Amino acid sequence: MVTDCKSCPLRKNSIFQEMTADELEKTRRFKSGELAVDPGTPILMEGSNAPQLYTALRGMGLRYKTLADGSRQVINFIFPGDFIGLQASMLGEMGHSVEATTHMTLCVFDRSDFFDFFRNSTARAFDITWLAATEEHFLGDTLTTVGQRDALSAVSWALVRIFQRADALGLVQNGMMPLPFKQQDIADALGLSLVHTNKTLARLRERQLVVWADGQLKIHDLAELAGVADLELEPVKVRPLI
Amino acid sequence: MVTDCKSCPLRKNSIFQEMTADELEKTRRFKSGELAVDPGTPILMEGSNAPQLYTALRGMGLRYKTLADGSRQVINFIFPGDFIGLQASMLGEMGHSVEATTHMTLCVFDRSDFFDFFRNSTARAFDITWLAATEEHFLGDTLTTVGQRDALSAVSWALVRIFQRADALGLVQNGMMPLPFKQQDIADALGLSLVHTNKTLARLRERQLVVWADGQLKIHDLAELAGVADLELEPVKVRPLI
DNA sequence: CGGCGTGTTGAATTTGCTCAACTCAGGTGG
DNA sequence: CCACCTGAGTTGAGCAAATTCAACACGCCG
Repeated sequence: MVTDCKSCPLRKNSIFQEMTADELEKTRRFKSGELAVDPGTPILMEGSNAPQLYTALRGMGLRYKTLADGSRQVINFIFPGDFIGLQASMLGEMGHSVEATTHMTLCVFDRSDFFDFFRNSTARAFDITWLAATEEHFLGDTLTTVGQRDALSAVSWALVRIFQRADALGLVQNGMMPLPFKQQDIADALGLSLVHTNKTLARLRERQLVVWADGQLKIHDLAELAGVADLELEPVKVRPLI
Repeated sequence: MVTDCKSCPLRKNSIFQEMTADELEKTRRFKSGELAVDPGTPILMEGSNAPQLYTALRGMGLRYKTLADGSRQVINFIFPGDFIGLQASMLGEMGHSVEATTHMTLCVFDRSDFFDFFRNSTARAFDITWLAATEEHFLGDTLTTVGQRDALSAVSWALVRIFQRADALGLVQNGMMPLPFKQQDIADALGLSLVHTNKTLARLRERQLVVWADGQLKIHDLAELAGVADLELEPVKVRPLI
């Protein structure tokens, strides 16, 4: 029941870069299997030197870091197509943990093959670097949000970003998307308390900008919400898929 | 007066990875010149698609992002050896601006040569990815600080991190290092107001942990300060130099 | 039915922000 | 030589945003 890269359902999506037959074949050989996990399953642990890398094929998850006092910072949300575990492969240890929020299916790659994969195709090596640079870019944005925006802007920013990612993946239907995360997750992503996040969501709801209930997020006016977030909407970029 | 990579003063420092003769030669060819800038000079602009990349050879600077309302988030401080402009090369635009704080000397590379450089040496390609992954790692840490730590911990964290970087570069003498930044820079890095940052620094001074005056930072007890920051001290890693 | 997880809301508290004033050093120009 | 300005740092007072504490609603599941 393992998905062959040749018939990978993600690759069909136009937000993912075209691959040459050769690249596809190399990626196919790199893939060592598949992993299906239940909600709540830890996939990688902060500080661990994991022997495997993953690409999210289905489902959603979170990257997060925990402090000694127990507080948690959500670094990013994981969507299908995301590459997981690069830090462990490059640096020998993960800077954050990764956990499944929904049921997930992951393509599995062996770290022992990683260097060969990287070396054997300049294009794929470039893609990996591209992904790292993109993540760095995004984290700079997030940092700016957490550091500078007030709660209303920050929550708006997060919802717009999430919505855009989902939209690019075709997860939005009738202006609605599935959002399996908890309010606590958003709170931890933005450095806000749960209560304040809840009240901020209520304000956005009162303003008729956003409804998020029963695991479904509906944004009435994306442009206006982006305005609240002081965020300019940009077209989604084509990105590589490993 | 351009420094030849062969006699690069940074490379002598043991925190930088050894290079093979071949790698060194390729890097030497990649380098197209040198740039000397005065304090306050903008080096790269957010959103720009710069034709050049740099490595900081001497001096210090800042990476930062500005929001429409004028608020500024400092993303990171730039020290000698830092690679600047990777995002523009990989993604076509910088996610943040870069500015010199002190007088700086930068090694200049042409973006048009970047892909060749990347392709012609797997080791160097790997190094570039390593740097991107390291930056991502660090930004996750920073995000956690800004999102979760209170002002006292956050300021302690920042000073410890800065001090460690400087120490690795041999900039610490008698427990003191030059710190050319303003309190406003630290404030913007941590998402705190200038006034509150100032008062927090005063608290650390009263506790006899840190003295920062006249552009010199002195940390009396690094371990204790790291304790306030809820940060575990780790040995500095050897890193590549481009 | 009771317990748990999640979401919601009000009240009290606190952390950090804004405003404002003042010091001090360095530079400039009459 | 002194008056004046500017930038950086410092400090107090009052205020606002966000936190903590607390209680309750609701659906789900054992």
